[in-house]
Amino acid sequence: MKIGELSERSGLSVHTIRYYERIGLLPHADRDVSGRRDYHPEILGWIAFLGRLKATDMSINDMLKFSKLRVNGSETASERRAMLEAHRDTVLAKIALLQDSLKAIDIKIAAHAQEQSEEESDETNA
Amino acid sequence: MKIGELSERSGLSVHTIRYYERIGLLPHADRDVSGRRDYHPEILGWIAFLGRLKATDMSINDMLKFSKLRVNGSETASERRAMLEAHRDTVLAKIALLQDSLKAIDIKIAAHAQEQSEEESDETNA
DNA sequence: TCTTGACCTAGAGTACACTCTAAGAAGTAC
DNA sequence: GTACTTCTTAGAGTGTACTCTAGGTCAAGA
Repeated sequence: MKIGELSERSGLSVHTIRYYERIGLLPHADRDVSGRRDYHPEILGWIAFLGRLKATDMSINDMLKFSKLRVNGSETASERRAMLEAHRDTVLAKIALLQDSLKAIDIKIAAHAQEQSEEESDETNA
Repeated sequence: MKIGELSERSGLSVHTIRYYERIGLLPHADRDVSGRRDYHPEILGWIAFLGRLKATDMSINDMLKFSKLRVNGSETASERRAMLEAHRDTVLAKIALLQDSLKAIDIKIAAHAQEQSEEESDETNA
């Protein structure tokens, strides 16, 4: 698969795929005779997993750490697991913060609703 | 209250407070005789609310839109309410995405756990 | 054969949200 | 009165994560 097709299938732009390779987030792709990147379909699984990490706001730097551990094979399994578990805690904390902040915003929305219904009754009374 | 005290009580750095004022996120502060910013305590409520918006990943630009509407008084109440309601939907969608992505990550963690327990039993068998 | 489009590299540019620096003025503690 | 701290401004610098440009190569279809 060429980079254009990988871009379409992964949702990453061609620029981003090359950028990820440059910084080490994606492995150096095999090249065809004319020097173009030629991908095995299995890269899609890895990109999808990176997408999950990104969706949960993991930084590029941490994704980089993780993918370097992955390259170093099975002896890094426990370290990777620890990273993921720590990340899970971070995400759970973020979810809690979002829910908590949302409550405060909802109170503000309710206050606006109150204001508006008062204005309406003012109009009725006028 | 001087900027240093506001910084301590709000959790924003002095730099950030001046930056927020410069871009219009905080109102221009009153000055004392020697030209220094002098704040009314009520600014703390507004900063706290901005903090809620920030905690829910609202961009500075959107916070700016909101605070400009707020400055324009009660006639913008319905617009502000609409903004907050749209934002709430965004946040709920983000929470859902985080929870969904976390599931995928948990599956990965479980896979690592599986790997490790197999290694342990390999050791036991060796 | 010619042209079109996908690909290549190195490096520059962008957007966001701060964060800091330099140089100086003014209030406070001893 | 002198040292210390806090404050002032304008503007430069930082980190993150892309995103794009310039200038070029190469393969396949009309």
